Amino acid sequence: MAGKSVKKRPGCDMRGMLSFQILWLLSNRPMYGQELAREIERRRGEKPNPGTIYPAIKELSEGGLIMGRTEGRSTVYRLTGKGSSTLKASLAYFERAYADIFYSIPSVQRRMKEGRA
Amino acid sequence: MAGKSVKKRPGCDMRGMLSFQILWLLSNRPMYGQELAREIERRRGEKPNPGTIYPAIKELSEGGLIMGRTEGRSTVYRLTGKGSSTLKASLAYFERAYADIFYSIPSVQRRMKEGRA
DNA sequence: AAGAATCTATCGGACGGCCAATATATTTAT
DNA sequence: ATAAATATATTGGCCGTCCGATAGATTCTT
Repeated sequence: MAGKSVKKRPGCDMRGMLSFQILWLLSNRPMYGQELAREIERRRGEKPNPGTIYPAIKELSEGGLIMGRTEGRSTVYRLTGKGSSTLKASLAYFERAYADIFYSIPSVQRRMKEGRA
Repeated sequence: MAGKSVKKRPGCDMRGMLSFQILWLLSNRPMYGQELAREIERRRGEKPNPGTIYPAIKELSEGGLIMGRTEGRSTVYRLTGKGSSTLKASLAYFERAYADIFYSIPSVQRRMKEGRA
C-alpha cells in the first residue's frame, strides 16, 4: 500500500528546502534528475525518492525557473534567468533567516577563525 | 473563510524549519510564545501566526523536547535534555545538508576570509 | 536477442508548516 | 471600571515535501 509512516526526524524535519537545493545545485552545473538525487543524497544522507524529486523538478520547470533538454534517456536541466534571480533572492533570505544558527555550530566557528573560505 | 492562498516564496518556500528554529532559539535562553514569534520575525522578516507557532510549540512540548512553565499571562518554555540532544543532532544534519550553500553566499565568504567569528 | 541497469514519471496517502479568523484570559492604561 | 494591549490557543484548509509502489522507455551487458 502507498503512503505509510513517513520517517520522522526527531523534533524538526526540515521540509521545504528541496526546490531551493535543486536550484542551487543547478547553479553550479546542469544536471539530470538522477544526478540531482545523488547530489542531494550526498548532503542529506538519504536519496530522495522518484516521487519526491520528479514532482519538484516538474514544478520548477512549469514555473520557468529551470529548463530541461532531453538527451538520450535522460533530461538535462539548467537554470533559467528567472531561476537564477530567484535563487539569489532565496539565498539572501536563507542567510537572513538561518545565518546565526550556522555561526553557532562549533565546526563552522572553527573554520571561521582559521579564515578558510 | 479559512485557508486562503498561502503566500508563495517563488521556487522554494523552505517549510519545515520552524521546530528546528524554535529549539535553537530556546537553547540560547528560555522564552514564551510571543517572544519566540518576534525572534523568528526578526530573522525571517515575517511573524509566524498564532496558528503556526502554537501548534509547533505544543508538538515540541508533547514530544518532551521543551517544557513550559506558566508565569502570569505567559508560558515560558525551556529546552529539556532530550531537546538539547535533538538540537545537537539537527545542527549536525543542517550543516551536512546545507553548509556548501551557506559558504557559497558572497557575504558569508567575506566574513569568513576576515575570520570574524 | 535477452536480461539487467538506468532514468523518467505518476499515483495515493501522510505529515509539518502556514495562514486567516476566531475566542478567551490576563495585564496594563485611561 | 472600561478599554486597549498582550498572550495563549484552536479550527479549517491549502501547500510542498516525502515515501513506497508501479510503470514504461532507453541503454548497457552478456
